[in-house]
Amino acid sequence: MNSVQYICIGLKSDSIKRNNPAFKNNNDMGIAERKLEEKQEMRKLILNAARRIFLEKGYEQTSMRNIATEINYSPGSIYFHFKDKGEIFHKLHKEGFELLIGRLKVLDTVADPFERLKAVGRIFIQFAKENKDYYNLMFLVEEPGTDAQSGGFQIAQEAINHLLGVVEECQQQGKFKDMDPEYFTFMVLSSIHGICALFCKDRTTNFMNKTNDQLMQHGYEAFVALLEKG
Amino acid sequence: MNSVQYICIGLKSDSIKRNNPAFKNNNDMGIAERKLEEKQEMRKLILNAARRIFLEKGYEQTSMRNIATEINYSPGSIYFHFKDKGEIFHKLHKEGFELLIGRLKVLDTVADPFERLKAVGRIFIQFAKENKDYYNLMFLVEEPGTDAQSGGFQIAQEAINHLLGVVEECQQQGKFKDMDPEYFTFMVLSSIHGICALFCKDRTTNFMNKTNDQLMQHGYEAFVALLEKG
DNA sequence: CAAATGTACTGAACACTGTTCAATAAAACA
DNA sequence: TGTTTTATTGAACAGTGTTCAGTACATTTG
Repeated sequence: MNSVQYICIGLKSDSIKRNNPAFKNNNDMGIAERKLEEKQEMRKLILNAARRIFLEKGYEQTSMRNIATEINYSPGSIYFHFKDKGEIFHKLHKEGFELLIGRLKVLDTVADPFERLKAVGRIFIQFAKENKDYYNLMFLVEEPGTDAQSGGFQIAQEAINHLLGVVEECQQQGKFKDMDPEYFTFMVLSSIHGICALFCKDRTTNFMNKTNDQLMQHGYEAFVALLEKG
Repeated sequence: MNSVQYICIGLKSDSIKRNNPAFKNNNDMGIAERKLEEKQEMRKLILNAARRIFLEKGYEQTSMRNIATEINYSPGSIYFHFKDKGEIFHKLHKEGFELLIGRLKVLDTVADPFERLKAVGRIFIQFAKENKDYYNLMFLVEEPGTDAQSGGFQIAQEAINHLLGVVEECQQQGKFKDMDPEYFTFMVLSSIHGICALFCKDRTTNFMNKTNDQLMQHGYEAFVALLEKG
């Protein structure tokens, strides 16, 4: 009376794997090795779908079912590869940081530390404009993992320390004297972030008939003008 | 066969109204008047419940069912008084601004415009620390109403214009010369917001072993130090 | 080779979410 | 006394993240 009939048609989606160019070269290695690689490929497949939907629809509108449908999988399957939605977005979070840090790497060629410092802000703003969704994920979304200090933010720490180094170089050249380098770094980052955050949460729209680009560009230039006097 | 029996027990919750101290003084006025007032009281009742839950659990964790349960109403009833969830949070959004603006009003007694400008940031930071959830709602939540310029942000516009006035006063005293007042205002607001935003989204936790208070306090002081040189 | 084990996957189910709406009952009006 | 208006209900709809018994295939073991 109370029993429920479970009728599941467990169609293993090997056809997907075999037809997908991501799953090739499976013959010339050990089985355990191949299994492990297939699992990693599957993670990539899920992550790619998640990124695609996320970048198109934004964070809140990306559901586990959307992701599953995108790769012709069942929603439950994703949980075999990822603990929960949080883990997927942690990966994308990290991806965003790697993208941003990659752009900041270009500044290694800039000799003058103050020029480098000023360029950091320009790169941040450019990044936020081009990758609004990544920026939201990286800085403006409630942390799902609850354990913020578990290492999910380790990559953020790296970026901060890098900027701290730049500030200290500036100070060695006589700039920003009598400023605590750590709090000064925090302040610079906050100011840049403030501009990006207002933009990414659509709080720049009715700022005295100026376009987003104008506000961010000239707003940051005003900050740079202040820095130049310090 | 296909018909569905709707069996609703329409218990009108007048008992609630009569037992609630918010519903008194119903006798000494016209019916239409009383009706209107009762409707407004009902809106307040819902808003109070919404605020309570929202301030306790945060934005995302506040559901229409939570609010309804809190005041012993059915979820559907809320929609008789509010268009949707967005309208409720728009009201709370406005409430937050009124609270913040109320605090900023104290600065009217400060004669020196530069002192006033500096105090604005301190009040913002204090406000964010004490009203994290309000701050999130006001500046860090995706707008639900879609029509951002409909007037939901009119109150924000007021606050901005007020600050613009302060900046222009500063300029009349010779400060921040050769700075565009509008972009400068945007920058000041961005910098302050950046500090608050990092705090409100828990991005200050692993900033070089400093407490939130230290970072916000000394971080803003570093910004003020820059302003003093401009 | 056959049986047992392990791994990958399915889709129904659970407990939620915002929102709509026919049904209802009380109040106001005629 | 009807009749209409107004306020309220709770079921229902379509969605969400997550869990899990069941299934099928691959691999390992006897």
